[in-house]
Amino acid sequence: MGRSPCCEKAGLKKGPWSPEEDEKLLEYIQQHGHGSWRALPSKAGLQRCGKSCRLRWKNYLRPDIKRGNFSIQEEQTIIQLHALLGNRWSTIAAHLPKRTDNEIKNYWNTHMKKRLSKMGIDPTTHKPQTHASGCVRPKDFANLCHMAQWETARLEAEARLVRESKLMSMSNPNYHLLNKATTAAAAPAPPPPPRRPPCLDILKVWASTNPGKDMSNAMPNYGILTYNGGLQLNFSDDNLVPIPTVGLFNENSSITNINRVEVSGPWTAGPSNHDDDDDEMTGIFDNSSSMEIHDDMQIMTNNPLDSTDNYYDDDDADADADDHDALWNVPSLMQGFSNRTF
DNA sequence: AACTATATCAACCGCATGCTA
DNA sequence: TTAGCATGCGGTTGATATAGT
Repeated sequence: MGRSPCCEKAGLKKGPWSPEEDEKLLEYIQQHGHGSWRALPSKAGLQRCGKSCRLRWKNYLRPDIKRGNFSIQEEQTIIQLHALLGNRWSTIAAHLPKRTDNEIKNYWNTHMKKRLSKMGIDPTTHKPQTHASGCVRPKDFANLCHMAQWETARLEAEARLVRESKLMSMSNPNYHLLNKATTAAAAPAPPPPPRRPPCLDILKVWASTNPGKDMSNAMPNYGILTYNGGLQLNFSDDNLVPIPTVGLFNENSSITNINRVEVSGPWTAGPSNHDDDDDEMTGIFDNSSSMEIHDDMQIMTNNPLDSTDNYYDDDDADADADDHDALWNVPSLMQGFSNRTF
């Protein structure tokens, strides 16, 4: 493999960064901003190419980087966005504050891909691997493609906004200062944070086939939520989907689980029993079903805190339902979605 | 303890894209 | 319109850590 043009000059170091190099880079950017990456190494006294410096800064030294394990919310966001966008890591990263595209990509390749595979979900297509037919009805497929296109376009527009606002912020060298406290007095007021694009919350709606269960194991059947008077979740899965749990993240990113929403379209409710043939499954959505949450609708639900109660634990759904004493009013759930434009 | 296999993730590479003269 | 340059992106590599035998 040929060397990168930027490393063709003799004497340019490659490989892992030493603490001394990190310190030099950090100090330079703190004082001057990065400016031209190509010019930076010589100015900062580094024997590295600009590309390497940029990468080191972007993926490791930047002060606004969150490290460590990914939260359940982050994982779910990644799965949803990957289902919509594929391997567009930078776009996905734009929706995960403080995470880098490289980190997300690594996490996907090392953790999430395997986990999805283990669960029988193809990590590329996000569809069950074992399903025999794998066919989608043309009409539904067209609808889903259409929705996915819109959603993708919207996500990319949002990502662009985030990038642009970052760019504006970074044109001020003080943006990079690690210790904000020491510079707060001298630095001009930072530009206001970018207005959060409307309807981002919509993306955080997910559906799980494990109602009431620990959501860390809940692999969603990915739906695309659209606004059509009420909220409507259209499943993009060509397979039959068990009665879903709908989750709404509130402003604090906590999870609300709802079972039993109103369903239109082909729908069969019944005991959970199925053999290897998906056609025998009952209590299902199929991909031409839709689920609507109306302003005036009340939703019976499991107590979200009761993770032992599972609609599918036995075959007596009605008896199980009697155990549920929580009643959720949709308007309160809808609050987070009000005044949003689509 | 020594060796091997596997997992992890920082860093590299080549190509794509956007900008400017 | 085009060429050259800077930067960004996604795929891949390879060093290191950890687990298993």
